[in-house]
Amino acid sequence: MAKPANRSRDAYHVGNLAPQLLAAARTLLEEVGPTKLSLRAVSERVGVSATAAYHHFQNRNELISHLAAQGFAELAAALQRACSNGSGLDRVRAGSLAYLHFARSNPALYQLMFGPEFTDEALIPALQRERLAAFGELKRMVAETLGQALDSSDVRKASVAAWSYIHGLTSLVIHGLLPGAADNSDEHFVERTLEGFAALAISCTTPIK
Amino acid sequence: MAKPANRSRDAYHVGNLAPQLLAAARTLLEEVGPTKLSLRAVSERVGVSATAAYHHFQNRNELISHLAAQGFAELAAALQRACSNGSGLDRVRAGSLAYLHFARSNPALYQLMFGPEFTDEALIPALQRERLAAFGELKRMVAETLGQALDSSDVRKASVAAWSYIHGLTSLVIHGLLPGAADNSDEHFVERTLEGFAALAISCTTPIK
DNA sequence: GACGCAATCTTAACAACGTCAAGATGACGC
DNA sequence: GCGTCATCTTGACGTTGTTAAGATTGCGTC
Repeated sequence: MAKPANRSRDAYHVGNLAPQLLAAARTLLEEVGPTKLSLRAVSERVGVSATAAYHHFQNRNELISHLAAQGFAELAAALQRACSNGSGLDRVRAGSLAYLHFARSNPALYQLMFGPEFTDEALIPALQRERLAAFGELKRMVAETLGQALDSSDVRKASVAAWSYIHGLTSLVIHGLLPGAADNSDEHFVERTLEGFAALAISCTTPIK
Repeated sequence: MAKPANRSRDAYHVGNLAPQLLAAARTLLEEVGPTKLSLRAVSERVGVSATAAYHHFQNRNELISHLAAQGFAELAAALQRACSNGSGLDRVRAGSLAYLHFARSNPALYQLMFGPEFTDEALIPALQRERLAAFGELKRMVAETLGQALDSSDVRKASVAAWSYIHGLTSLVIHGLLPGAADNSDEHFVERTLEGFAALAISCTTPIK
C-alpha cells in the first residue's frame, strides 16, 4: 500500500493549504468522531504529506482549535438568525431550538467545542473570541426577553442560567442519555424541558403545605 | 530507563489486579486528564507489564467504562446524601450543590463520565446501570420537590430539565467558560443561576407590555 | 505427592499516532 | 539568471493501543 496518493508532481506549493486542511478536518470530524480525528488522515485526504500541516498550524491542538472556533461562529450565527424576532417565551424557545438543532446537526463538532482539550486557558485568540461572541448572542436573546440592558445583573444571571440549561440538554441529547421516547425531535426535547421548568418554578415559589 | 519497576520475582499472580488497576487509573486520571490517561502508565504505576490489563478488561474502553460507572455511583450517593431532607427550593439547591461539588472535586472523572467514548449505545452493563441509578436519584429529588409520584409526567419532564440545568452549569464551570467572578464557589454559581431562572420565569409568564 | 490444566502475567512485535530534523522544490524579486 | 525563502517531502523517534506466543504458578485430580 502506501500509495503516493494523488500527490503527483505539482504537489509542491499547493497554495491555500490551511483552509483545505480545515475543510477536510471538518468533514472527517463528523465521520470518525472528535477523538479519532487524526492529523495524518486529514493530510492524506487533502493529498499532502503528514507533516505539511505543521507549516500552517503549530500542532494538532491548534488545528482543532480553529475547528472549534468555526463551530462557535456558526452557532452564534444560528442563534442570531433564530432570535431576531418574537418575544418572551417564544424567543427562548426559538433560541433553544436553534442551539439544539445546530448541535445535533454537527454532533462531533459540538463535542469538540466543549472537549477537554480546551479546558485550560491557553487558547488561541480566535477560539476565545468566537466563544465569547456566541455567549454574547445568548445574552442578547436573554436581555431582549427580559427587556433589560445587556449588562444588567438579571441578564447576566439569567443568561448563564439559560446557557447552562440549553448546553446541558444538548449534551445529554447528543450523548444519548435521554431514554428515547418515540418522539425525539428537537421541538419535543425543548418543549418538554421548558414545561418541566415551569412545573418546578411553580412548586418552588408556592411551597407545598 | 525502562526499569523493571517493582515487578520483582513474585509479580506473577498478583491476585486482585483489576481493582488495583482501577484504583491506579482513578488517581492517574485526575493527574493527567481524561484524554491522556494511558493504559501503559496505569500498568506501570501498579508495577505490572503493559498488557496485563488485557486479562481483566477487553480493552482501554472497558477500563475507563468502569471508572465512569464508579463515578456515576459516587454521584448518586452524593445526591442521595444531600437530598435526604429539606423541601421545595431548598432540596433543589442542595442537590445542585452536591452535583456541582462532586464534579469540581473530580473534574477529570466527570469529563470522562460524559466523554465522547460513551456516546454509542454499546456500553458495559455496569455503566448503563449506574448512570440510570444516578438519574433516578435526581428524579427522586424532583419527585419529592413536586410532591408527585416518581413516574408522573411532570416529574419526568422536570427531572430532565433539572438534569439539563445542573449538568450544563457543571460542564460550563469545569471547562472554565464562566468568566470568573471574584467568588467562584459552588454556592455562588448555583445561587446565581437559580435567581436567573426565577427572573426568566417571571418574565415569561408575565409577557412584557 | 506428582501431574497437568488453566488462570495469570511476561516479552516481542505491529500499526497508527503526534512531532521533529533535514532535505527537496519552486515562486518571486534582484 | 540567480539566490532567497516559504512551502512541502522524506525519514525518523517515542508513545500509544493491541495481538500473538511463551513463561510462571495456583489448584484440583489421580
